[in-house]
Amino acid sequence: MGTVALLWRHEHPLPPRPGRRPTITLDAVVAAGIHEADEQGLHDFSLRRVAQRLGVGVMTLYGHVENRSQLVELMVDQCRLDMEWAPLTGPWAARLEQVADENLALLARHPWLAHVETERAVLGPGTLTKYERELGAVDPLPLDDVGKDQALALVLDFVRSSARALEAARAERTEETPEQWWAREGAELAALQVEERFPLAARVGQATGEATNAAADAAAAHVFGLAVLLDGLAARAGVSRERSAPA
Amino acid sequence: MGTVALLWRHEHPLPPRPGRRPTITLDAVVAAGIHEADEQGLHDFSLRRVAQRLGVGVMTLYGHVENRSQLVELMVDQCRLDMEWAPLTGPWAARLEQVADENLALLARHPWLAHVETERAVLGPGTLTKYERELGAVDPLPLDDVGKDQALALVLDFVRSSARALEAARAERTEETPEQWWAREGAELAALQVEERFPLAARVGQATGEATNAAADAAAAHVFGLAVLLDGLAARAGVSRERSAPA
DNA sequence: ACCTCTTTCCGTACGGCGTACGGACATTAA
DNA sequence: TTAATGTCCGTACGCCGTACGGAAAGAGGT
Repeated sequence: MGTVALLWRHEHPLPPRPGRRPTITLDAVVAAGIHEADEQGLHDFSLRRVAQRLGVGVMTLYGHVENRSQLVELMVDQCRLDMEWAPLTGPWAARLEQVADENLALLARHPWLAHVETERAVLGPGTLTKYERELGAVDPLPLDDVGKDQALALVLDFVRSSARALEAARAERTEETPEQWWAREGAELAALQVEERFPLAARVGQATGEATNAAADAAAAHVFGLAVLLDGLAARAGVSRERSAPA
Repeated sequence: MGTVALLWRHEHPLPPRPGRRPTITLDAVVAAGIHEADEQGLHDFSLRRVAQRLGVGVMTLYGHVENRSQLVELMVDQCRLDMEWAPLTGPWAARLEQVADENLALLARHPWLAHVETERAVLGPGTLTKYERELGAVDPLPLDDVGKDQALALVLDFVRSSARALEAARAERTEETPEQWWAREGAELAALQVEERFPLAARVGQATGEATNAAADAAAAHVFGLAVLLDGLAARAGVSRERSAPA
């Protein structure tokens, strides 16, 4: 079955057919895949593990899904379908902030989403619903349709980067502290007179490294970047950040 | 050998030692790796292929490099070391534009760089030189050191997203035209009355899809996004985009 | 010249991956 | 009961990264 047909499988539930009855549903495969990716990350995500989690053989999955990457696409759309939304309210900037927050929360819940490579659009119900909703945040801006799409993509790409930085900061704490890393590799670096040869880098690197909490830094960078983006959109669109959106 | 020692290997060339003479150098391994990744992409990049390109056995590589990911880190730093730089001139915004252009060119030459996952800083000579230079673009901004780092990271992350979009648009043309895709999957989508259920998405999606050239769209999005970022930085830093930088 | 020590090269092997093939099996329609 | 149909999944192939250990090659001492 084509990917589109599988994405929209709930639109046309197929009538019972002759032959052996399936022991697992595609929904169960997708759900197991999401759990597996949440726990193991996309790098260690494998069909064998998903099958094991479901208690079936690996090749059983191929009766429900064409291949690994199609399963990932289905997982992506499902995650978007499962988002919980409060209605967008307030001026456009507040709406865009809300959209950014929702996406950051989504990527915190499913960090692997920020690492999915298949940029080819996944035209499923979750993705379309999400896109429709988020266009509502940029719709008040006096931009043409292409510009609205670009403005939204700008914010979403930024959130993606933020999420990756936050995840990296989180992982850094669990697997190796900066002190351990420095004890291992830093001594050799110090012998290279970095301060003299790269004065700006040394100064700024020290400033960013001084804050004890890497995760807090990444969060601050997110707040800063989002403010810059909203200011920039306001300036470029020639509109105030506070102007409330039309109904 | 630790990664830092290998990154800075040209600082301390080691004296000749007894024993069999190496048939290949680490520089050759890194260069072969870069060529391989340029041609095959990071997904199909494998140590076996690199070894084949060099005419040696796979395990020979392990005499020069600890593992695959370390080789990728060395490749990343080498690419940054090989960048060609014209001096940064003009006001800060022009400098940042120049930095963005350089990075976009780098990622066009080596598309796999935009897909390297190891976000942990690669503290090699290429990375440090690049960081030092690029901080020179944001240095005139009235931000503290952490703010300068964040502003630079904001621009670089944006360029990374742009590069990925441009690469995807380029790949789309070589492997499958939108018409072919639509013929295969679009018919089913059309049957779902998307226009009525997702009016904004349908309208904007059609607008963005109408421009015949996907690559041109991605390029336009890059120009738009960079302008928004620079406007935003100017507004947030409370400074004009045209103010020239101090010497 | 020969032996020994050091270092590099790399064949073999292991466990894991995605997935093609085809037989075993369960279920329904005839 | 039989035939048809769809599902489950064991086996196998060719990839991958990489651990191990022996073969090969050069340098220094005798």
